[in-house]
Amino acid sequence: MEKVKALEKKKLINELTQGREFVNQLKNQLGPLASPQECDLLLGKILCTLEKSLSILNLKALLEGGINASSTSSCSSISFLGNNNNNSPKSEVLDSSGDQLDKNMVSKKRKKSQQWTNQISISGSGLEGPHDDGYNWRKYGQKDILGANHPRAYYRCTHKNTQGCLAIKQVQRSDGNSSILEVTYKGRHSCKVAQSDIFSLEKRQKHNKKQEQAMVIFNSTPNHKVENFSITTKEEVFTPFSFPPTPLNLENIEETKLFSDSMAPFASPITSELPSYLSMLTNQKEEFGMDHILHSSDSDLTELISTPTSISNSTFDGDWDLSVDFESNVTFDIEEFFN
DNA sequence: ATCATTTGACCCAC
DNA sequence: GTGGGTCAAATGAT
Repeated sequence: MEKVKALEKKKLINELTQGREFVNQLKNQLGPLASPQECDLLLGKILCTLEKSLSILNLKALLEGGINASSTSSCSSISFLGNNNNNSPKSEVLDSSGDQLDKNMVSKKRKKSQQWTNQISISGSGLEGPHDDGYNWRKYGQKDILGANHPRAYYRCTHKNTQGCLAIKQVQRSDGNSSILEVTYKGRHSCKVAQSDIFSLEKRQKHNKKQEQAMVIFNSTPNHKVENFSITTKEEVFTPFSFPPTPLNLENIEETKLFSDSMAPFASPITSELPSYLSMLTNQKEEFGMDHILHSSDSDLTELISTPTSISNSTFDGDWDLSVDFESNVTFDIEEFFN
């Protein structure tokens, strides 16, 4: 266990050091001759290192504190949650009755349901084909979209027929940057396979020669005010979160299982690596009336809330303490955290 | 044989 | 009427 701690600590310091380096590079880049692409790349790297650091901290807190993550460090990452860019007033939040209604409605036009969009930056050879987000998708359509340079592909969960999973996603290459995929998820996975798939992704990726370098970047709207993180700007928050291609590095298989078991009921396709954790936290926000944690619109957040079964099926005992409201200058004692 | 993808047609919200 | 979303037959891949 001591080796694990030391390893985590080393990784954390390494990530933070890298982040600092990237910030410095970005600082040098900024100016009249700044290259948007270069800045974008650096921003992605910075967010990636920050996320990695947070994932290490979050994981540790979960493992040591159980599901009752009272550690302030893990709470700080909650601020990233709910960055659902779909704040359209037309969007609807489905409750159980809404789902029933959806089933009864015979329409080729899908009822507007909860949705959220990720921007996935893909470098290297991973441009072709849909990115692997841990779920099994089946393509069922493709359309040329007016004004868009690239067609939009429509996917639905492979388990739609077998398990009635209604999750779908749309993938479209960004007009501005063709290396960015805009992935819009609609509906939630109700299939059991999906949850285990999330955590087997790491294994699959290890065997995948063409492992894609994907960063899932949460969109944020001007309405989203993410106050609880030090890099938050006063202005609109641009892509406040990203996920690295490297999954959580759990050296201990038991810890992996613990994490997986704890998180699985909350699985959500937001990202390939930490989706369940994020979704879980978001769940708790709604379930336990913690709207004050985030300063974003309800429509954005509630659309991320997973099904009622997420709670009922989980082993989670509901004893969360996420009510800590952080200021931007949160201090964190790494030494203490790892001791 | 089975499953996934492609693609034109259809449906419906706007 | 237009454009986006879905269906389903045809086709391809395994």
